Amino acid sequence: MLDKNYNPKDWEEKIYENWENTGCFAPSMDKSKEAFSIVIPPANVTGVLHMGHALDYTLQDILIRYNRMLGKNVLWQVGTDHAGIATQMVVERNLAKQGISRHDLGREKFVETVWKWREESGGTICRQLRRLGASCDWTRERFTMDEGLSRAVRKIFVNMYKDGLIYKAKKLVNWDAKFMTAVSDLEVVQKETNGKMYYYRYPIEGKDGEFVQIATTRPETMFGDTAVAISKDNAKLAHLIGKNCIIPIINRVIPIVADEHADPTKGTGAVKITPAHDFNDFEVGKRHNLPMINVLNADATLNENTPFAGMTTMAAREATIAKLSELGLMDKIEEHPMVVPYGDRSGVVIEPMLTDQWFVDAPKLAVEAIRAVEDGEVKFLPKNYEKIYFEWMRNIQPWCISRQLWWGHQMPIWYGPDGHIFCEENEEDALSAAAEFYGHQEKLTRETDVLDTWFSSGLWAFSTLGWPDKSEFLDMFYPTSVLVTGFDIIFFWVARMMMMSMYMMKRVPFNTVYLHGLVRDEHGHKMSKSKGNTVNPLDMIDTYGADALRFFMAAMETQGRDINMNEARIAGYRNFATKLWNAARYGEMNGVDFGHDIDVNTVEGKINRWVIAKAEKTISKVGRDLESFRFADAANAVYQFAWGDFCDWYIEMSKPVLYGDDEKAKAETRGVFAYVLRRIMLMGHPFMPFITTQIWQSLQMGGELMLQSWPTSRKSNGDEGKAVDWVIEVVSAIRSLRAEMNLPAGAKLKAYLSGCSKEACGYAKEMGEVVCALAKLEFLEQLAGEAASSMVQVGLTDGVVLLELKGVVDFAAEYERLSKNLAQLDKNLQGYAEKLGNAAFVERAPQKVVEEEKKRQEEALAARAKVEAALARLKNLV
RNA sequence: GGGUGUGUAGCUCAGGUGGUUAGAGCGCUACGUUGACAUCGUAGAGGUCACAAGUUCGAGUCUUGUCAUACCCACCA
Repeated sequence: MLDKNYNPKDWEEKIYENWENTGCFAPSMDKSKEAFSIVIPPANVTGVLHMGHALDYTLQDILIRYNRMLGKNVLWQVGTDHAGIATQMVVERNLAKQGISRHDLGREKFVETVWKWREESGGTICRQLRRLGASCDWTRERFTMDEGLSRAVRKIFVNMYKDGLIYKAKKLVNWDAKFMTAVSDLEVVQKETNGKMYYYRYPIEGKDGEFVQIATTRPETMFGDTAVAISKDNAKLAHLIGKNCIIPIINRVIPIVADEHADPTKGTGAVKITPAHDFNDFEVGKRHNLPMINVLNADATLNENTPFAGMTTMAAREATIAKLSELGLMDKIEEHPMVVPYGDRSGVVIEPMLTDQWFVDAPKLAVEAIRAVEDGEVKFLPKNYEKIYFEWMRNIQPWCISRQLWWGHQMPIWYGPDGHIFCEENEEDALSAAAEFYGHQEKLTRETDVLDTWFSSGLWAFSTLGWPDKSEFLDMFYPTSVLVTGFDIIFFWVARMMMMSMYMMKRVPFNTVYLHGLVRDEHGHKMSKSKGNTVNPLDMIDTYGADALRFFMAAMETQGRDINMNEARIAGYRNFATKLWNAARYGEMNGVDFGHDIDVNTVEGKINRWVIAKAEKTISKVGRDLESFRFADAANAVYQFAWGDFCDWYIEMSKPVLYGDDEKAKAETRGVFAYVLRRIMLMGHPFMPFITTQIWQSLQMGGELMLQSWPTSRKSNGDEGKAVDWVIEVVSAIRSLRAEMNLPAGAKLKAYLSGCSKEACGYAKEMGEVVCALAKLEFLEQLAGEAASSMVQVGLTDGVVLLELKGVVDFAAEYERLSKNLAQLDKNLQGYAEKLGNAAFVERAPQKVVEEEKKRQEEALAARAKVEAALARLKNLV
């Protein structure tokens, strides 16, 4: 016997363990079946499950479970990402607590420490993923730093290097002074800040008392200036071009050059050029062959090229201003709102810094990545993200992939004593390449830089499947079917996967990419720790169960839009789970045998046929919706059918039968009950895997639910159960009236129906008996057509609700309504006729539009015929 | 500056190709412990679908514009 309430906590863990231990998550590897695969967006090993994960993984699990039930050979490839900066930061922070820095340990020991940390703490997110019910194949769990995946990284790196797609260059890059590494453009966030604009003067060389006034937000970089630029179209200042000026304080002479970068309308029209610390200035410097002077240390303090060596930029700024004032060169300081770049992980100001770094020739890789999407080899959902993808890809810059970190894939690069570069997959190969190159054995030193984390993530779709080795999994599951991820990492990950896959595999990594939105707080604000508005999905699971959280995610997921957190709604879906539980209990208490399916073709009862037809309809809708990623529609269809149709109506209507003594009817109803509940479990399973499994097992429905076949829906004969729909309307009308008239619940109810009358009291009986009486009437079938429901009226006499179909009913009003309807249709038809009779329209409009118009005309004609028929029937009744 | 969304009930949101009376959950009001379920049931109140013009027989839905709001990209000496 089922308990009175379903308590998720009692079951979820056991259910999951059972799935995992019995190998339910593994692909069937049945070659005769269609393959379906998803690679999970690898979570950071440092990660803990947040709402974004809960959404992402729920959607994937729904697709995975659905497709598994369709009988496909399904793989959900799971794994985690080594997350270079994030992980190094966490481990360094732990070490700091013991007063140790990574430099105390040295590189080798430090990396060992990270691995150890990963063994002990890196599995958190995977355990949490299990709590969500994710049915991924844990036996194939991968980590981006695994030997196999590392080999994939080295191989593709070497290939790209030898193809000239990876190169080393001294370029201006975004420098993170906290981690002392370069970062890519994507890892920089721009923040609006209140800065100041400083106006001061550089003396012109050899002209006492002549100056050029410049304006800058960063005076401390002036020691790296190697020119001042002025536009040659600047009438006021052009005369200075070609002269030299003097950087005060250090008294270095620099030229004044003509460059269009100096916009006469901005600042003073003269701009100081610091090529080593500004992206625009860097370009100007290249154009004019200017020297590039670095004035910063790796930690963003000023270096010995300045008079303020060792000072932070802020301190140096103050010192510079003070000195300039002292020299009488300072003119004014204005408030100036400006945008300053910050590191997304470190939170410190990013400095453009001139360093040797490694780059991927992204513009070249983008070509194929763009083409594949243009040609429809990858479909974006929602489609408008394609535009964003194209926009970014077409303006892509070289990708800086080197990081001056210790945790990550060390680049497979070795240097000879003369600095010659050997790029090979391992040291042995590098040594032999060097021996060949030099003609003798040489000692090599390995590049210390590691790769951007996203480099290895970019290979995820094929590296996890076994590439570069020959692999059955690769053959079977690549390209993967769907990628489900947040739109916020479209550039970080989706785009990189596209580029890497098109380069190495010559094929797309996935056929469809479904992009969902962010999970926000209940008012639509972004969740953040600092705002304190985060919601922990594990708390939600503890309180309401994983099924409730999952159902919420599914039911809110519409076309990739952001989802607002709504705890009341999660509670509502917990209630839904309870509802299902109790429906099952009801069946159990009424002698339903869930072990066997009834042959639905033998079912005769109208109500039974009605509920079967509704179930079939729902199943095909849920299937259709999931095929097209309409998660909310699918979830709501299940909810509506299970609660609205099955619990509210079918169970109520079944009571008079199951409590009665017609054994034949009882047997049929029990059979149908089992049949329909079984289908609710099947179609509900992708959304609520735990409770459906628990019910399935408790009621001994046979086998493991998650491995059952998705039900095939039977063809409906069109009007099955329409009579019952009509009955529902009648009963609703009765209830409405009774409430309006303030009749007590026990009030007697008389149903007069074409001479047939029944008395009933109590809510279940009322409905059941009315229904039974109605269902017997032959002509209901006929009346249940389009205009029938409004032919019923409910009246009140002497405290007794009267349901009348004939007699007092105002058929005249109905007749009038339909007449109006007919008139409207005639008007519409006239409109169509006019349009189609318009030669200009027919000739000029596209064929499709004309045909649509014709189709509408036909539809209107058909509708008119129906209304006319209904009017004819009414005429007899009036 | 360029781009992409959003604006529908008190709140959070649905409303694939225009089509009878615009829906859900929560909240609210009234009634109800009936042999699945009070994590429940029944009934009800609540909407000029941001605004304006247009297309159409017909607009929440299509077009244009306005306002509000969110986000993305770029730039800002």
